[in-house]
Amino acid sequence: MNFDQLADTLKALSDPTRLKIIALLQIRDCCVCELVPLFEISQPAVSKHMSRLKNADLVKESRKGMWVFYSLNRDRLNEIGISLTNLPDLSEELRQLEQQGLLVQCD
Amino acid sequence: MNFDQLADTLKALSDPTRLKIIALLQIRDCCVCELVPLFEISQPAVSKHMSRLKNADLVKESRKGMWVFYSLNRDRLNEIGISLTNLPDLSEELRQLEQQGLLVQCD
DNA sequence: CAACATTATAACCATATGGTTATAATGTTT
DNA sequence: AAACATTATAACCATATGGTTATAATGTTG
Repeated sequence: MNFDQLADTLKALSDPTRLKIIALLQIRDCCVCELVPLFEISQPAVSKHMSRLKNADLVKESRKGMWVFYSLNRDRLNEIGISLTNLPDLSEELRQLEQQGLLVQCD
Repeated sequence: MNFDQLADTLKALSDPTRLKIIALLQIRDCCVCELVPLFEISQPAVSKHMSRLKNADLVKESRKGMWVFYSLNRDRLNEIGISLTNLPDLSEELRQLEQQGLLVQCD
């Protein structure tokens, strides 16, 4: 990977919101409406963050009904040689979402 | 490391010029006047890049006479879990600099 | 079909970023 | 001391970034 490509990919990771999204996707695939209540930003802002991650090939999307679920592209992370395994654990946040009935069941 | 700190550090790495500087420092400590002819940007621009890397604790500086030499903070790179060992090899660029008499001898 | 739910896009705004030139600060050499 | 070499800082500029609100696009449900 050349310097420009790697810089672009790192830039896509260089944002606290996107890093937190990555940390969440390490636990579980998520759709946009699940992510929104975890951040104090608007739905379009979350949507734009997902676009940024998708353009950098860091996540994959798949539509399920009216939801768009995003999953981590772990191969890509390995490719760029960054181990994001030491990110803060967000399991508790997801558990709270579930309690509030904000996790989507679609299978 | 929390999300904000990691994002700041990754942002310091998310630039092709700074990645190339990191690649050079993996081979050899360098001073600003050695780096300038390797890039098509001004001396102040290189100086600002070094400030950015130093603020992120990714490099250390040490003055030797009128030169300021920068070295890689490898511990820091390990800390953030990024392996930049697959960057393009710039040994040839440094060899050409040496031929042009642009490498500083100060010991 | 109509109303609703979810996601994406458009237009806009304030701040950050990466460059420039000019100049100051620091150290060396004559 | 004066001239030179190296590096950092200041002031500025164009573009990128990350947010907003409004609205379009897509799919579901009554």
